[in-house]
Amino acid sequence: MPLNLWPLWSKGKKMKRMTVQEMLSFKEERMEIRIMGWVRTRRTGRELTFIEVNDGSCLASLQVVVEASLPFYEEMSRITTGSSVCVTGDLVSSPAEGQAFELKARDVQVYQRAPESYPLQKKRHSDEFLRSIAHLRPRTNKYGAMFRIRSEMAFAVHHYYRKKGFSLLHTPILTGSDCEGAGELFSVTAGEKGEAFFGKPAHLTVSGQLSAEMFALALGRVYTFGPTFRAENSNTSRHAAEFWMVEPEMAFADLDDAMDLAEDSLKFLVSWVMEHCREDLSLFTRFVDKDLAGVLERIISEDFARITYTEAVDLLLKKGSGFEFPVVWGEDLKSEHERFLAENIFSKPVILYNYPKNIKPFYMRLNDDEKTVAAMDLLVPRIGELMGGSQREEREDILAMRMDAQNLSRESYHWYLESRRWGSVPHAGFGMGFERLLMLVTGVSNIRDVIPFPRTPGNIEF
RNA sequence: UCCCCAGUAGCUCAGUCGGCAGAGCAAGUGGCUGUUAACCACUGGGUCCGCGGUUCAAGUCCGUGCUGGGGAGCCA
Repeated sequence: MPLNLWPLWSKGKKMKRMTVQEMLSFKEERMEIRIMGWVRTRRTGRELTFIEVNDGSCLASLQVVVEASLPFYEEMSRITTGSSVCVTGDLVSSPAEGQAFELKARDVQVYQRAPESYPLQKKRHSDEFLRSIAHLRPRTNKYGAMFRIRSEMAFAVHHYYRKKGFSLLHTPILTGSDCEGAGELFSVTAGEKGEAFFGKPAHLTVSGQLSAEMFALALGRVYTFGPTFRAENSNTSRHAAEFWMVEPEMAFADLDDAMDLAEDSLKFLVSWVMEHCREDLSLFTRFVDKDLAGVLERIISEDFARITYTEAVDLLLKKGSGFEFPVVWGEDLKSEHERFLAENIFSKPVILYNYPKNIKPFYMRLNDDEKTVAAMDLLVPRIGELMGGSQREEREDILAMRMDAQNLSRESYHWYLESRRWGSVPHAGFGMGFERLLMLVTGVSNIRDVIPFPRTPGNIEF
């Protein structure tokens, strides 16, 4: 029940809501403005009550001052942390330390008082606890900042590729491909009809790449940015069953072009967050990862290392020791090997390329040595693999042989093979895990904390 | 899926050798203060994760299940 029924409507006209972000951008006092938001904390005394109101528009909260002379003053003590309020008053210079301006209230209306059971308290909570209340955690400073950054970075992705002349491609979420060489698939059925709906098994997409290739071979440069699904029973801090992936694909491009794009795009995105999310990012540099600012600065200011898989194996054999698993040419590098390269040997992003063909998918272009393919992985400190891509095999006969070797049916990929028949060209692309980018730029170590409502094995409550 | 660790008040955690269930913070009440995650005092608050076992006696030991975390594999 509202504490104070001061009307939202004044002189027959609804007063416009202003955000905290807008208010804090003012350089001078301003009369009669209105804020709506949620109470972070309240301090009540005999003469004054202070209410911190946050509306999610920015990290900062606004200090509302309520004077005891106001007729509804005695009700202020009932306002609790979490309550939703509408405050109308004057933005005035603050006489005390801590803030330049504050809102001197004329009226305070409570939409709803949050009872004592409100789980978020005026104290630090663990990430594990906040995951269990995923519907409320965006009301904390950390997760508010996190998801404003996520939003800003999504726009930055579109901004970058648009600027570079790429067309955005909406690739299918539902797919009939029974294997794309990228992990376990979620099956899709239509109620009781089972597989009858499409006439063949259907799945949720694990990658938009094969579709993106078709459009790169028509529009020249395309990118996808959408949800991706992996049913792998994978329980680590870097994996989710549903995540977002950015996949650029370029015609008339080789592996070097792909590596150039990978490096340039990452530098752009990191610069973007440093420039456009300064305040939110500062929370992470102060409280989440003290080294974050330095890590980001190195990414944008230094060239990435680029070495072949073979050179990486040699380096690891020479410089590395005490690995749990041995380093063997022809086998995939283990996590500890990739991290050693990015964190110890180079201390910055490193691109490995030209991998043994037997550990990579059929669509990667066979090199002239016939032992390796034109693949690349971009490894970054702490996260490991951020991007993975390749130049694609554009020669129909070789592509068909590679499919046979990996027991894939030419029949079900006939359209993919046909793209190499009429006007085939060299082309290349890669995929970037959007959540891993967010982990990189915020220093957050668990992927569950950069996704609004994360899906992992056994977890789909929210 | 495998290995390791954890589960005790709303939250974070202590609990010794198996012997009466604890602290800080939060909350409630009162006081005080141009306050800054305010401060001071008092009060309330427990299925010790579930099930089974050992024992005179289990938060504590054993078995098992569930949940969470870290790592591995797989990958983005």
